[in-house]
Amino acid sequence: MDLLDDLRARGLLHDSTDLDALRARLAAGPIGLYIGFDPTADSLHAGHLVGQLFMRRFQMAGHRPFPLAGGATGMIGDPGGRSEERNLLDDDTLRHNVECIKAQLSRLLDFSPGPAQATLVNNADWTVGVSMLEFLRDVGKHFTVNQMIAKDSVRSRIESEHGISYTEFSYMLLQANDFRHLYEAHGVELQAGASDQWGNITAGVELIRRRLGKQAFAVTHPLMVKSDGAKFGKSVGGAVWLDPARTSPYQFRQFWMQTDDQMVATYLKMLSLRPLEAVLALVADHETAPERRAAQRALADEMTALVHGAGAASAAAEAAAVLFGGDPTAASEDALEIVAAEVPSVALPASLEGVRVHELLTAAGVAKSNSEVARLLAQKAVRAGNRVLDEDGLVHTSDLLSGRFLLLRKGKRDFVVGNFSAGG
RNA sequence: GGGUCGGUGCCCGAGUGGCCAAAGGGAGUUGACUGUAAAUCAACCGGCGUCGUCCUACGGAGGUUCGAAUCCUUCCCGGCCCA
Repeated sequence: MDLLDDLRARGLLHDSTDLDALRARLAAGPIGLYIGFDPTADSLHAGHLVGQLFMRRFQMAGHRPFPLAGGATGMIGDPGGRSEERNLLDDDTLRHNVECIKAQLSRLLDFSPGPAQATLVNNADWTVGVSMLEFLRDVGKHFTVNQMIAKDSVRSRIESEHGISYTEFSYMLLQANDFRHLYEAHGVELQAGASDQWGNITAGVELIRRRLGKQAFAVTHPLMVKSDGAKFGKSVGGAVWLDPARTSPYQFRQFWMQTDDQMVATYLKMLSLRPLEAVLALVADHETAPERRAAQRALADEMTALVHGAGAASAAAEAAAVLFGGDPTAASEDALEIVAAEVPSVALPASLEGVRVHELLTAAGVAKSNSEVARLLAQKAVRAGNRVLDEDGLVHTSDLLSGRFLLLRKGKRDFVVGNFSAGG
């Protein structure tokens, strides 16, 4: 089974240019490939993992990955997948985002010297200096508006009531030029990406063929979606970020733990770096005994370890085992110590008398307002230890575990630990 | 530039003088059921330690009116058509 067969078996092949030609090219020797990531925020999220790991698979097969941070394309905004125009980011935000994303892109690939060494690139480096006239002559001339408006991403926007600006319309030309540049500068012959990038990617293939008379390849993987078809990577309170300051390793791991049965097999196949047979064995076990959640656990542990490191992953797993393994109020002080380090926490005043959970829960970020906490209390959804709180929301010294931890629980799976502040 | 339609809560979308914190749907939260799952059923779903003929909110600013998301003026933004 070669690389392409493996990708296909994992459900990672969506579209591609001549597959036989690509297979022959891959068999002939290492190829350079790239995937671009636009700096729309200062962190990538869970959905970006497919692309990063897609490159990793190629690297493991001996090919050279070029993760690209879109310092230039991020200034314009990809028109695809949305019905409205993007807001342009200002320079400072963009620069900051690019730096953050570069750091994250450096983590999942191997950058150590060698034949399959990864190289991080930023399209601003070869784009900002190009003049408007040069661009129109060297790039624009190779495209007809006719073919550009035929691309899905553009057509859907033209048909939408918001239209599309000339700026976003030009996006695919910039991306095409990136591919052309990387082809010439680094021998990058393959561009990959999510399926919504197909139009942009093939524009690059065209440009290389027309301007350089060379053959380049394109492959896309399916966009990750949830079982209801919604865009992947969003969860309670927004996206699941790779940045531990935004989504802690514990929360990151929980996100994967809570994957629906229906989707685990799909995610595991698309994301896990284990050999396919190992993945299929996990899937088979899962189908026999889904209630054991072994597949979710394997997925959660692997993804957390990849993104945050093995240490963070096992700490997150230990905390989850305490909270969800049995009665958390019976946990030892050491176990609570671990939990306290992983779960969102709040500082407690020296005395608990008269303290209401309202402030504690909003400060910890599990509730947005005091009104929301009042609603939760009315629904009997808040506990301190095992005690369901009354509508007044008052907590007492008797709620403390091991005499110093206040374990609050909102609903079924959100925990918060209250700690006494250093001075109190 | 002219004409025309439109800008409503997280999203879609009703509402054209009081009964509007604003129909309905989706998303979300919680409860029941469970397996940290799905489906289903139910409740909730702007804010305020004061729960009120309270505050904030129907693109912005003024105005008419006892009273406006709803009427008028003007400005901003978008679609479509014409130039």
